[in-house]
Amino acid sequence: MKIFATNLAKTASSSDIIYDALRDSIISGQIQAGESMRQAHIAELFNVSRIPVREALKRLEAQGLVQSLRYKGYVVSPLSHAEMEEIYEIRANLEPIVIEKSVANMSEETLEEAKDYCDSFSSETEASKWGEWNRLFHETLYRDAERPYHLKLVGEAIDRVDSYLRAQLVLTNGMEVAIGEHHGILEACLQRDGVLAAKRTREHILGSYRVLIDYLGNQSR
Amino acid sequence: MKIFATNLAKTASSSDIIYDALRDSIISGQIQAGESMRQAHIAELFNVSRIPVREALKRLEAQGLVQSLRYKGYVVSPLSHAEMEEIYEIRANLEPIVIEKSVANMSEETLEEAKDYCDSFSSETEASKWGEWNRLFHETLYRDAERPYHLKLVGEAIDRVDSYLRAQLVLTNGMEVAIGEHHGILEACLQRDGVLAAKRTREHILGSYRVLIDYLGNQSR
DNA sequence: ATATTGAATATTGTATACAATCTGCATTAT
DNA sequence: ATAATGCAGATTGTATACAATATTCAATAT
Repeated sequence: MKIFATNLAKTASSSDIIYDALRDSIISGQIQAGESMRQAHIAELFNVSRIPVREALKRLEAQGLVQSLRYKGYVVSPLSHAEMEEIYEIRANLEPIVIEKSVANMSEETLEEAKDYCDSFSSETEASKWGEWNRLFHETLYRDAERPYHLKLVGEAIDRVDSYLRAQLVLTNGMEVAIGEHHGILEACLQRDGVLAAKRTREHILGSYRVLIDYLGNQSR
Repeated sequence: MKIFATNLAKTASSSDIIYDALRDSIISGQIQAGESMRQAHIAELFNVSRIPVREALKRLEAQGLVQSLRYKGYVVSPLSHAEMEEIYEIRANLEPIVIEKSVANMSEETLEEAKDYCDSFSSETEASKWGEWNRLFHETLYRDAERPYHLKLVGEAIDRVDSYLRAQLVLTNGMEVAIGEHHGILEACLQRDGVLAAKRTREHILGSYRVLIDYLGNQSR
């Protein structure tokens, strides 16, 4: 007997759903750094008790996206310049490794999809969507790396800066440059040149960081 | 008026205490990979309800030390060879950066303390304590790095392998080598040569990985 | 004897209730 | 008027109770 069955056990728990939603809200900038998140309020939004809300918050805390003070509550973590520098340094060290491994066994479908996201990013006029296309482009290029631990760390590092960046729409300055760099990375992947893709990825990350620092410098004046 | 007061607000919550205890039990190998952790049992051990236990488990899950299956419970995460390789690769990339920064502003006290831990490790005869001395030695050398995000990632990566290694007492083979390498790293720090310390740290990590792979290869025969 | 079914038990997930702590405002004292 | 005090409400932390799901094992059917 053959039955096409979906794995019912995979239906998410309330806690999982709330975790995803809160994470989304934070990295998209809808909840900004410093904002406090009252448990009863969140529970009400989802029509659940505070228990699953608290469990979601504990996971976000472990990831560093929120901070808790006993009996005072949870707030979205602020992001210092020092920590931002650390994160870009880590990304610049880990992501080239990931893309090099990924290129080694990158499928045609992955390349196609990455090309689509690259184009979407290039032609997107609405600034609020740049972050999402950008992220999808890079995530796709890393997909075939078979380096889950690297991807977990990189993903969390990106979450951390996204929580700050998306709200600021920082990319405006560097858009033309970023588009060019994306095409360069994609080109290297199409040529199956992992080393070149790695090199360009590193430069892309360090370049983004410079743009960001420049932006923040002008901002504070 | 001056009063010497400790910050009472910092007393840990039940959830925090249980998180620490469970993490300790896992990385020391007292709870091994695959073992299931029943919430009611843990709650009973600490004389609390299951609520703070669950919150501690959620944090451990976010860190990757345990895995949960809905309605089936939590088990200590197994560690595949592939993931172990990833973790050593990450450590080999991040820890040299950390120690180089640390050496740049390393205090005399730190050097003294590191020297003590180095000696303790060298002269320890009880294999069960090697892991702890080893960890304290390296943690001390990283202390002055002012790179909290790097240290968080490195710490979690080490937690992950410790959960597997300490139970196995793998280091036996490489003890003499490890002692030599520790002295080499310490020496570089004493000379305030961050670049050399970084180089030796990287070699130390890659060397440990080779010893481990060798051990696991013999093991499976 | 083996496989299947279903009820009893165990375990996890969540809601509700209560305790501990914080916060803000009104009251009082100076 | 200003600062200190204390009470009321709000918010978090945890215990208890119940619901949802899994597991075990005895009873039954083949």
